[in-house]
Amino acid sequence: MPIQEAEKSYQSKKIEEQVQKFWEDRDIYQRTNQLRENEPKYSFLDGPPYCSGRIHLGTAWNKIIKDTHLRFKSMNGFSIRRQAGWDTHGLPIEHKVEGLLGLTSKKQIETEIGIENFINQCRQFAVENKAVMTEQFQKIGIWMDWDDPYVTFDPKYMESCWWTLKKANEKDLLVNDLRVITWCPRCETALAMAEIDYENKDDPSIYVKFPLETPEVAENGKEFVLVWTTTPWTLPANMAISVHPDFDYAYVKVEDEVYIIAEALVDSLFGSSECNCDHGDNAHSEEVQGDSDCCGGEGEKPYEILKIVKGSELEGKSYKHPLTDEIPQQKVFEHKILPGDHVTLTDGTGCVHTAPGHGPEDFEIGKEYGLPIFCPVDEAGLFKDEAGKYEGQFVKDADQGIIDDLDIHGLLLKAGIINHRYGFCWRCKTPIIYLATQQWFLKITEIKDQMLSELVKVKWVPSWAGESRFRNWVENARDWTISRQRYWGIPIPIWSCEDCGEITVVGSVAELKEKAVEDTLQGDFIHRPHVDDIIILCKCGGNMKRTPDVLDVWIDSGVAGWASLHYPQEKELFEEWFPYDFITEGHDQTRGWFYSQLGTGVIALDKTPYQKVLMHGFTLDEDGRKMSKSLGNVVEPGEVIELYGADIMRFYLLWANKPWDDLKFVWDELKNVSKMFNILWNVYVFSTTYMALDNFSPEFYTEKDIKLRDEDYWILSRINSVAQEVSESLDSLFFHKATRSINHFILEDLSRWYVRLIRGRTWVEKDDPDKLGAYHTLYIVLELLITLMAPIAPHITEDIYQNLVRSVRMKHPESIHMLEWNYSPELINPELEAEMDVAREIIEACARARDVARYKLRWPVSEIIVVSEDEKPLKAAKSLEAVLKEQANTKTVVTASEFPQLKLNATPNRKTLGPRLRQDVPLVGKELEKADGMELKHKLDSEGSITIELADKSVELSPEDVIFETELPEDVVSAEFEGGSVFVNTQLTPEILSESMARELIRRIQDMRKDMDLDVEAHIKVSVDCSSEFKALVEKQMEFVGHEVRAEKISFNAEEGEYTKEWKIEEHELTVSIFKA
RNA sequence: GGGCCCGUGGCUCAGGUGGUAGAGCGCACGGCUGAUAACCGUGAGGCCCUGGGUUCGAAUCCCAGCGGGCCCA
Repeated sequence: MPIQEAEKSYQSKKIEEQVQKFWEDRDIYQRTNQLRENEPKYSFLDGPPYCSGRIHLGTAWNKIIKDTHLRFKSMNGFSIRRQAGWDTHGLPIEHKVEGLLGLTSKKQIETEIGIENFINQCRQFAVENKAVMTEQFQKIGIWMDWDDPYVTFDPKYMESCWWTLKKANEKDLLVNDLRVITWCPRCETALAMAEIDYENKDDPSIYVKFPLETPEVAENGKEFVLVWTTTPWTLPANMAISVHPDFDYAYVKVEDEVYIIAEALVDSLFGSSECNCDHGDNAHSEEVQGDSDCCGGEGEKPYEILKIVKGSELEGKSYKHPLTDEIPQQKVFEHKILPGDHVTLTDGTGCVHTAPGHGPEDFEIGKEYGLPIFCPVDEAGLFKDEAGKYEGQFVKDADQGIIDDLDIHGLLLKAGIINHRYGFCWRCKTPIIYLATQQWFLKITEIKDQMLSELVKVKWVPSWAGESRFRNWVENARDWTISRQRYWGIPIPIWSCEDCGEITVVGSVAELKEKAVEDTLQGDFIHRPHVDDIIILCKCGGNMKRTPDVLDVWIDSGVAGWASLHYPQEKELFEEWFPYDFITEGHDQTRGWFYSQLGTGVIALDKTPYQKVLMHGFTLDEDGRKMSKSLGNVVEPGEVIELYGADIMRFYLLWANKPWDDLKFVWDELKNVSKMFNILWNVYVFSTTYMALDNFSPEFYTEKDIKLRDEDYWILSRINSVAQEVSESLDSLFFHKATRSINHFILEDLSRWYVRLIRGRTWVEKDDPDKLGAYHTLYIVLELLITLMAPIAPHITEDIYQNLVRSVRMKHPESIHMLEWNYSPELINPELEAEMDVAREIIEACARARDVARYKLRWPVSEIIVVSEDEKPLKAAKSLEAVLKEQANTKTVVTASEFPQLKLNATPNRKTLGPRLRQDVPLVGKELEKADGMELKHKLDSEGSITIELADKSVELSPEDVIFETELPEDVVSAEFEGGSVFVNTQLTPEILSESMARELIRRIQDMRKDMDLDVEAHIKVSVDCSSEFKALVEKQMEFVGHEVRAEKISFNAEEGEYTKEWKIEEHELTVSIFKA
């Protein structure tokens, strides 16, 4: 089947649907993979998106980056494993399902719905979302193993995860411990650092007076340690106050009370020392109002510093808990001031409220000094009975009551509101609280060094992503809380004995079956609640029961490297593909997947699972804001595809900026890309129009049959230069360089220049080597261009390939994506490329010069003269003379180091000659005017003087006596280009006028052909009714005109054809009529 | 408070290893057109965030600051 004429306009939607159907019908993806199955491997691991139900622009970008790079690698002959992954467990889905079921608390799951039912709903939800999202990804043309993805709820996958924990236990990295951790009271579960979002929030800001047991300086006994807190609800659990041993603390007397606070903070709390004023509310920076009017401040109270001591001197002093009336339990405890290096002077009072049950640092201090870990709050964030009066209240709701009680006791110095950053549960947005609970941990702190030494083995793009950003995160890593008190997750495979406390970590299903008391396990007994019922017999004879927690979902994806390969249950794939050559995710994964994989990798396998990482950016809206539902600025990939198509979206996302910078999604910029695709399509239409017409096939001729011109060699050089750059860029993940190079080539080189240059050649009717040369070149260039673009825009390139290549090159592979990545560096000719650049500049300069003279481009000129002192432009002009002649529309091209026809006019320098010659000056002037300026100048230059003969005397003139002015000959206009000037001779000879008129006529006839919507190749007859002068002007050009407009006959009469139109060319009026031949 | 990134014409962005500031879009005017709802030319529009330093020379390298983003405390 020969090449078909392409559709006139680029219809992305239709093409993309067709192409995707073609891929599917013929299993192109699978067969492309098979084609390279025995080639070297390039292994890739997909970071699993969460099954939230809908992909967003960022996820689309992420997959497009992956797809483009992997298609490129595949074309380069690598065998690629591109299994898609899905993250399915965890709170987000639990929340969605809770919402669907109308549940508002965790308890209801167990009491009303039942865990099994709940889990099934979660699974179903994940499965449905996975299907929807798969379809969305496929629509963008992402090639992955969609039929065989890894899914974190797959029992085989979960097994690998269990194995990882068993390894952790073998290395003593798995511990159960009472620690203070971040906790979501809504979800009633522990949260890892990675699961906390930070946002601004209003909280109380209060200064509390803690009375000293034995006052030192205040005779009335009113002596207090002043403490600042933003969490009044933690005060019931206060067990100590920390002060920095090295700081200075002041005893500040205000009215009849004495407060102990850090000296450095006295000013900020009580006002500047100069005026000794108390400034009421402007206690700390976040809320400070202007305080220039110092002594006018409200509540001003003079204060006096009685004495200053080191923090260390305060250590061991006892104080009374301020809420002993409300919390009887607090009467039992002793309260002392303790030293703490964590105390800072940035805000507060330098005396830090310490509640070991509610703060990680407080907890450490508590352990160090043997304080009871008093935590009167339960998992739902409600005060327990130990909290006395506050029992049953939700902690955050108790804040005001506690503040009021403090006030009643006279222990509240002041209370305000602070707006500060605070942590929220990443999914339900509930403010987190700190609680002391018993949890399972991975002791990351013990393997941190190993993680750091593995990290440097990874190639990071950009380098700072790993070397700075990720390194910094790992260096600050803490132990990882991996237990979650939830349902939809991988159950923690830890069984502990009710009698002796012995634990067993189960590493596989087989192991569980073997150890389980029950021996009829079937179905999905790995998930809750079934797994909860399995009992293992302990060595001591007791029953071991599973710890009821599930795992942090970050473990799920963290083990993807081997769990997706079902290692160690299955070994073959693992040995083939692990570790991975390449992964790429957004920069949020610094704390997420990059980290979880490195941690679990070191634990399970003593190494990093990935070798090269591209950390890409986020997609932001037009104003650079994060896309979020609440801002209503979310752009859906589906929306973009609907308007522009997947290929344009893909190209745009890889073009807009560097992949590691955040990407502002600007609709207007899509138009740019869309324009480029249109132009590419137009070039394709142009090519196929003529190729189809002439039944062109690249298989039907040999090198001897074609003739290549300079511009052909030039565009072949250019496309191969582009190929080189695209190859390097797609390999090194600098996608923007590839897309920009392609964009420039299509617009500048191919469409705006090359097609313009060969237009005349395609118009030739007979089959000559020159035309074939143009077809051949155009063909080769397009063929290579679509190959280069295939990884980026897989649909349009496939569509073009099928018609342009596959239809005539029978031995070529069935799909463009099966092609080998190949180009011809030997065709790159930098010199020729540079020369063409010069030629283009000269031609543009000609256009400028003509513009100045108001001389139309359509009218030919007799000559242009390219002038430069530099050899290069002249050489370029000479070697590309044919291009210049055609494009500058000139009969001849002359090159010179200076303009030969430049007239030099000599005039006397009146300043030097006036005093000397007086009235003879005009006479000298006349003589100079008569003489040839050029000659005079040469003589002056060579001999140093000239002699002018006047009627009665001779006058000798020195160079400074003569002023030379240059003058262009009439009809010559000039313009400069970089490296020289060009002079255009616009003299109208009869021949030129005749040709000009003919061209004017041609254009009008062409215009009419277009009006009539004639086929390009249609032949016509023309009748021209005009004056005899005009006829005389154009008559000799009739062969030329006839050829250009495909007219079989042109007659000068008033015959009425199918289409008649009146025209005015210059001053000539005429009527043109056209007949279809 | 710490880490990282970004800060170039109205807008979106290029400008590895230092050498006289670029593109596209937009705007104004003029031109061209049988592939091109295209294109070409001209013009207006830049203390390349600020201040120091290194250098013969800094948008580029170093330091400090300011503004924005992300991550953390």
